[in-house]
Amino acid sequence: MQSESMDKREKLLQTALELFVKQGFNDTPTSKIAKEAGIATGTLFYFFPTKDELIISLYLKVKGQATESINVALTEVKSTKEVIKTYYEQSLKWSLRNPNEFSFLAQFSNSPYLKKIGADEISAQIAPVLPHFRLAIEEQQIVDIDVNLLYALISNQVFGVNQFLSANKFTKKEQHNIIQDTFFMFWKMIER
Amino acid sequence: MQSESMDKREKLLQTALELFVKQGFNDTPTSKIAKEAGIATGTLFYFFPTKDELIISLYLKVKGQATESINVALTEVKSTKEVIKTYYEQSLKWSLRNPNEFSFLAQFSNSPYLKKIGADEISAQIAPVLPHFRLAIEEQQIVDIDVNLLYALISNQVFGVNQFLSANKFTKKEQHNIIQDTFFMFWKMIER
DNA sequence: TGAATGACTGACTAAACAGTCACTAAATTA
DNA sequence: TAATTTAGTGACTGTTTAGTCAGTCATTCA
Repeated sequence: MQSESMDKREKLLQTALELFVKQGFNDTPTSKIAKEAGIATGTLFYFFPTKDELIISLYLKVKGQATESINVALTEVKSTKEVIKTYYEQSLKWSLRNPNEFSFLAQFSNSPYLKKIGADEISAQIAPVLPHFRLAIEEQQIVDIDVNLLYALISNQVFGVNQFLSANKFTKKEQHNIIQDTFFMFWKMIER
Repeated sequence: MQSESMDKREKLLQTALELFVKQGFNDTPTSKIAKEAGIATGTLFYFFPTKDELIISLYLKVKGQATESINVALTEVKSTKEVIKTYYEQSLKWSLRNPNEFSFLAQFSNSPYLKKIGADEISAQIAPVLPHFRLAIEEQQIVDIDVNLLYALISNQVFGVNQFLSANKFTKKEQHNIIQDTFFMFWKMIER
């Protein structure tokens, strides 16, 4: 049955994610992933030819999920400012809902593994937002800077605010306020 | 002679840094570090009892260098705004002058290794800047936000701009302009 | 039915690894 | 000078690791 094999593949990825976040790539042998998942080592290598390919598959899957989740929210949106605000809020909310996934992406992106995936695969993830940025610049809503710089600024502010929110215990209400306030600040930074 | 032993210790740290950045912690065995440095494996373990301690020593050394380099520049500075500007510029310039070190810090900070160093050691690195932030808030120069949030914002903007500058080939002049422009934006974001 | 295919297994292996240890050589100290 | 300490060595080892492989079981297909 296909759904069962999918389940095992998924279970392996899920288990690997948790172990990678807890112990890092080094200290997470494939044997441990398989054991923890209750699946034979051979099965792991049946689905993923090498450990590297497991790690890369996991990255592409998680990154894809994040991108999709954010882009879905973008379609429902009207004004240019709303698009950027929604992108900011949704990125932050996704990262808070999925701390393990977010932590894994950070670990992967700052390791030499990043170089193992194609530059085009990275830019494909970034691509969907850029037209919105370009439009905002054309409309003279925001300052005229390189859209890649703008992307770096928004991503890293999201990362920074996530760091701050994760390091402290806030109520939902407080969290929400901080997200709103920091977006307001971000907008003030880039508006014309 | 002490300076010779220091040399070997330093050589090991230097070599480890380069290999860690190129291949990551996983794929850099201690044997390779020693070999590349032209030093016996035993000597590596004479200076660093375990591989983990080598990695952590390297982190503390590099982080300390960065902090010191930035703090030195801060002492010469007068107005509150100038302090924040200098902190921003110096952080960015250090990261551009020391790409390997910066890359290593990012890799380490986003890996589970970070948890292996004391929380007090981290806050000790951050501590020197916070009073300046507090003063700027008291003077009502900038908005009244948690200084830790402010620290996260400035650090991550530095990281983002570094990313952008490193990913493209700019002249010194262009680089300088982007640093100035992005600080101007940052200030606009936080000013009252 | 029975042949073929695909999912899955876990004992196994060859290589790689972190760390050890018995040792040397040189410098310090007494 | 003799004793002691300190820096440095590299062959070696026990363990861990990624990856293999011969084979099981259940389903599909002819």
